[in-house]
Amino acid sequence: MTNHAPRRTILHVDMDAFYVSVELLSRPELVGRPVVVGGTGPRGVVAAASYEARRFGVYSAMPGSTARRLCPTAVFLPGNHDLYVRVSRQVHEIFRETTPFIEPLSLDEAFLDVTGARRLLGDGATIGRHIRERVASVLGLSCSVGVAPNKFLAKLASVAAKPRVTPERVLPGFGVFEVVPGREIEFLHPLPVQALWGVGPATLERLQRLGVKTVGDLNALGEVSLVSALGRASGRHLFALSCAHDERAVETDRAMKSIGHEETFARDLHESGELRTELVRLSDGVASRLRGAGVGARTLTLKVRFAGFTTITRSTTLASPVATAAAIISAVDPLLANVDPTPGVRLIGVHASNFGEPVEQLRFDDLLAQTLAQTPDNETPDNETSHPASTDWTEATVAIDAIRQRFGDTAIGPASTMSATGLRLVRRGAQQWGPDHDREQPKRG
DNA sequence: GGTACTCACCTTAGCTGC
DNA sequence: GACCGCAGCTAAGGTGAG
Repeated sequence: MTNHAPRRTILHVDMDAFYVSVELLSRPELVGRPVVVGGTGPRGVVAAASYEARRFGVYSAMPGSTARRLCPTAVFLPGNHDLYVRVSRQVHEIFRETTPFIEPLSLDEAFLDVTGARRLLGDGATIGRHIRERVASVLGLSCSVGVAPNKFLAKLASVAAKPRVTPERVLPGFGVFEVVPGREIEFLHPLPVQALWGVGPATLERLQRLGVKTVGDLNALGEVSLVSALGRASGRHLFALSCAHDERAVETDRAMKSIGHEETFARDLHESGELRTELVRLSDGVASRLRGAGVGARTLTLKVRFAGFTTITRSTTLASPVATAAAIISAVDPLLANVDPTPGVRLIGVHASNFGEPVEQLRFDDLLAQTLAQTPDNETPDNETSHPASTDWTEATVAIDAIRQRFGDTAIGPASTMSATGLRLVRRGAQQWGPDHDREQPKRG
C-alpha cells in the first residue's frame, strides 16, 4: 500500500511569558525586572512569570506565597483576562495571514497546519520566522515556534525554541526550532519522559518505578508492558508518541463538551446558606454560557473542595438538556443539601456536560421524577430548595439574556447574589488565578 | 506550610436490561 | 426462578494540559 498524502508541516506557536509580556507593553519601565502575573490573594497562584522571575525558580501554577518567598523583589500584578483575550485575537489575526487551519490551545498557543502554504510562502521554518517577525513588529510581542511533521513533535520543538533560564542569566532561544523529517527519533528519545503529553506527576512516578527516565527508555519497554503498567488507553497512547506517531489533525472547530465554573473562596465557608448563594451565582454563570453556546446540558456536576483539600464530586443526569439557571439550580441544589459544610468548604464548582438541544418543556420523565420527589417519602423539607425546571422560567431567561446583551453582564442577576457593592456575577476568567485580597465574600448570618 | 480555573479524557464500580 | 455474561449507562474520582 502506498501513501500519497503529502508530509504535513505543523507549527506550534507559543507566546513567550504571554500575560507578563502584554502587561509590559503598557509598563515599559518593568522590562528586565522580575514580574509575576496572577492571583494577588493568599490563595492565589502564579499565572505567568517573566524570564527574570524564573531565574529565582518562580513558575506558573505556583502558589503566590511561594513565589513571593522565592523572589521578594518581583513586581506582582493582578492580571487582566479580558485584555489577554483581546491581544490573543490580534495574534490569531496574524496567524490567519498564513493559514486558515488554526487550532487554538489556549490564549497563548496554537497549532497551525501550513502544509498548503509551503508552495507560496516557503518551508515550515521560513513560515515560522515570518510569523515571529509579524507578531513582533505588529504587536511588540515575542513568541517561539516549533516546526514538525505532527502536532506532538511541533509542541516539543517549540519548547526547544524557547529562551533558557539559568540562576545567573536569561539566554535567548532559537526562536524557531524544526524537527527535521527523518530525524524525529534522534530528537525525541533523549528527552526526559515527562516531555510526553500525558505524563504528569502520577504517571511519572509509576514510570520511574519501572526504571524509565527518557522517552527512549519508555519506547524500549514496549507497548505490552506499558499497557499492563498504565492501562490500555495511556499505554497505547504513550507508546505511539514514543515512536513519534501522532496522526491527529489540526482541528479548527472543536465542539465543546463541558462548561463549568468553580471558585475558591478567600475564607472557608461553613454554612449551607452561604454555599447556596454561591451555587446560585455559579449556576447562573454556567446557564448563561450554555445559552450563549446554544446548547443544553443533561448532566450537572457539583464539585466541593473542603478545607483539608479533599475534593468530592456529585452529579445527576436529567431526562432532557436544560440551559436555565433555575433548572440547573434545581438539579444541583439537592446534591449540595447532602454535603456537610461544617468542616469548612474552600471551593465549590458547577459543571454541565452531556450536551444536547436545550429542551425547556418538561418531558414525561421530568414530570415523573418531580412527582416522585414530591411524594411524602421524598418530600423536601425546605421548599425553597426545590425549584421546578418549568417553562415559566424560559421567557424570563430570554429577557435576562436580552438585558445583559444590551446593558452588560451586571445589569441583572439573581437577587441572592446581590451584595452591598452590586451584583457578583460569574464570568469566564473573572477569578482565573484565585480570590483577590480585597474581594468581597458572603457575610455570615 | 502552601496549592486557581477550565476542559478533556480515562478508569473503576455499580446498576439495569437483555 | 436463579444464574451468567455482556453491553450500555451513570456516578465518582483521578490525571493531565495550559
